[in-house]
Amino acid sequence: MRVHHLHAPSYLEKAASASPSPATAPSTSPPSALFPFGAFQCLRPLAPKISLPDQPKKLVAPPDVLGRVRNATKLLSCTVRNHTVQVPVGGTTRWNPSAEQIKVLEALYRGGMRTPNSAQIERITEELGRHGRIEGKNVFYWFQNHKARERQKQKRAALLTLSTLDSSSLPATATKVPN
Amino acid sequence: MRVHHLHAPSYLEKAASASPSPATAPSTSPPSALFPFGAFQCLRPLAPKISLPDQPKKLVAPPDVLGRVRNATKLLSCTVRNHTVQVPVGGTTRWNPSAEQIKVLEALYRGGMRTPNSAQIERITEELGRHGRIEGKNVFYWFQNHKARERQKQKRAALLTLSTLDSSSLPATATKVPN
DNA sequence: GCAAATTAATGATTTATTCAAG
DNA sequence: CTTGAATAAATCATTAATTTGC
Repeated sequence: MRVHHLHAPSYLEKAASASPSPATAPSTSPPSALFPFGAFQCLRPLAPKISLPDQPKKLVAPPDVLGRVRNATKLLSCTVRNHTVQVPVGGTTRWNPSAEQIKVLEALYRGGMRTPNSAQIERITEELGRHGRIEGKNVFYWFQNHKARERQKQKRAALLTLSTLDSSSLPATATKVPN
Repeated sequence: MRVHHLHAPSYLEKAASASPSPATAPSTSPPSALFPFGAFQCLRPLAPKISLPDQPKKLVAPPDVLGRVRNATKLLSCTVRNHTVQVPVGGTTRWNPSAEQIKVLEALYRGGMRTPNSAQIERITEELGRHGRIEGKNVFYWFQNHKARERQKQKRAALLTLSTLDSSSLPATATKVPN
């Protein structure tokens, strides 16, 4: 009986940080974010349920927000007169790779790429962006997951081979009964 | 006999990406980085020994680089005429929290903070920055590690308690022999 | 045929381990 | 030996396949 995380706060989001021009852009995905383990750009996360104490910087509500939240409901948080308001918003959408994007990613993987560094991720993201919206973190996650799942596959295959050998060759080869 | 990762490529670093002005600046660290699982700003990978201190903001440099590499040797990569050159550079330095920084972090931890989101990390980093150089990722890692290690401690303590009970109470309380 | 109900994949997070600096 | 940094493994959650009842 583990407790797991009974609902992690969920922090994922993009730090607005010093955005040069927060004005124009039409919402589309922010630049991108480097990641954790490798290097990622961030993406905006999720707005704190309430907003910690005072917010020092950035007034405005810009970027921050967009709940990605675990359980689906989405909130858009805006800072109004020092208060953070959250408005439920349309669904969160996770990246859904196009056939072309997958093709490229798999090609890179087959080519030996496993854990691309940030520069590589950036370039890949840029390239894949021609075939659909995508962010650096998506690329990062794709490699992480693909690598891990290929490993599992290999492992399963190995075990299967072994068990096959066990059940097919064992009986075949003298079973060496106790006697 | 596991193989561990026999030397991961190690990608950590900052992506220079489309730097508006790739000209001037030598080095400096980019703003920061969100992280992996939560949201992080990216950090600079590794700062060259030098220059970490003040950084204006990013102009330049291709930040890219810097091997963080597992085995220590450090490289500074520069793109010259379309070729990426890597120059070995001084040692990597990891964050060394000051007493004050730790105090604050532990206070936050005791206060219940476990996995701060990017906004929180940003604020904490800003605050701790008053007591010494620090980056968002350091804060992120601190919480990750502290949480994990407190858990280990708890677990060990629990086991110890159990074993103590076992060896002290078992013999004491009627051992309920089969009879 | 088709939409609700299931199940299979897989994107995104979190936790556990490992590596290594000091 | 402590602990910052990084990676791998385990989980969670959402979307696409598919199955099923009509």
